[in-house]
Amino acid sequence: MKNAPDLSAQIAKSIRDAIVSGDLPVDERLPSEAELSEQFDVSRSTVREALKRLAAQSLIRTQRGATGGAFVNRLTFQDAYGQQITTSALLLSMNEVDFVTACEARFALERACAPLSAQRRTADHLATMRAEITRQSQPGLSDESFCASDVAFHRALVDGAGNPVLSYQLAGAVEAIEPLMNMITFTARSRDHIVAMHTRIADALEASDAEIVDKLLAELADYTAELGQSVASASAK
Amino acid sequence: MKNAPDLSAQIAKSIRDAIVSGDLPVDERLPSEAELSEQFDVSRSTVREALKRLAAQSLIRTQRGATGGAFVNRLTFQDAYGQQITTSALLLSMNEVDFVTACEARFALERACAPLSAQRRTADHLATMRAEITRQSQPGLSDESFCASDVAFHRALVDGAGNPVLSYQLAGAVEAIEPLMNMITFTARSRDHIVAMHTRIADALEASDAEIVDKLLAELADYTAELGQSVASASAK
DNA sequence: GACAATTAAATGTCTGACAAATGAAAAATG
DNA sequence: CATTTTTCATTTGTCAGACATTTAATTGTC
Repeated sequence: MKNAPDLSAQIAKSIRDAIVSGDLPVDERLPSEAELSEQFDVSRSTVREALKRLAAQSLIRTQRGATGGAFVNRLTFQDAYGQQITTSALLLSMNEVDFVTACEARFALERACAPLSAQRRTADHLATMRAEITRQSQPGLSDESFCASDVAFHRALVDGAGNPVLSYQLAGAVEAIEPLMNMITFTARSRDHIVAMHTRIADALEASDAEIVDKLLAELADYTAELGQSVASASAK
Repeated sequence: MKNAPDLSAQIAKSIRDAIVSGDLPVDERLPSEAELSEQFDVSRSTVREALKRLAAQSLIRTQRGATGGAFVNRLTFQDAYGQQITTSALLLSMNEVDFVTACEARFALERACAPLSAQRRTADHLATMRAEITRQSQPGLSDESFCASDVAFHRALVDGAGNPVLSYQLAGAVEAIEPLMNMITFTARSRDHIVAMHTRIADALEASDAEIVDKLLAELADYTAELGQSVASASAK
């Protein structure tokens, strides 16, 4: 049972390793496709397939023209966010992760940010949170918009920690859960309750009271899990 | 300044959207390359480049032969781990994330797992942690091996929470920091200290004492940050 | 029915060609 | 000489067609 991967996969791996190891620094130009095909002794199509693999991971970017070519791409947090969110969303949907598990992960991680956010959140973060609370209070809002605003609120909380690495890690957990949340029908009463909790969380962050934020997040986690479970038991009938 | 992406990128996006939206379910076979090239009205090479992009993200797998083709791949947690770790490592190295920031994120996230792990860790998790502690106590161990064992120890702690979503999110934070940790030269004294802390953490987990685990992790976070900073100030000279 | 050879379908790879973009050099212009 | 225009070489993007390889189903043979 031989298991030789495709040539294009091998070549992609070879170049990827060079990038990850730092052997090919950011903005370095790779040899042209023609040169690469000579170096690896394969056709240009094979090289191109390898390069497309790397491009899909945002490891390189390509430019046409005389001074063009493939360049090692600086992976931005923005790029990474996007990838993380798609991957997380697929993980949840394809592996039938139940709502409670996803919810637990999300709030556990969010609570990890809370103390830092209580300490460092700027006026901007607070303003964003207040604005989202206002949006959430609008009567005619669709469930989807309510969820989106919920995500934006929590994003602001996470970003308030002022640690881009944390924000990146949390992006997946917070945003990937949105499709699952969208399956919940929010009653007027549950919306009121959530908005009230958000307000208290924002107040506590404004007062830099990490302990209360943590307590409120724990409460909100329980409440959200309950909402999710009532949906699950209703659809199981 | 027109900004039309490549055809292969467009096609990849089209198929990716179909997968993410659930329009193409797991294990569904995509049309053959020939059929796709007809549908999208492009050449087979272009279709292939699109498929390679998707393969790079583990969204599809391909099989040769009569009943072969491209199939929608179930994204496993294992696959996602790998991608997360590479991405996180690149983010840290390419954006010159300082050790303190990375360290802060890592321990904040890890502390999020601690209460759950104290409650749910199995005997297996404890055994793994004890085994790694033993390895870390070996005198002749290289710095790299010490770091690797450190990562394994913390992985076991995180996995103890029994939430695969958490484990996935944490994989990046914990493992991507390893290269940064590798730059630290661990003195015999600092190793002893870390091993002692690990032992106390394992003890607290065995006793299901979440509070003590949290306290110890906070301490370990501070200590690790100190070690990192002393390296930074030494190399700044 | 069991086994072997054939066949069909699909991906993997190669070759060669042309289109399009793009910056740099060369030429024309004032 | 300075500036603008033109040409040109380089490189990626796309296409068409061919052949190799793998794999399962089909067919043929005993």
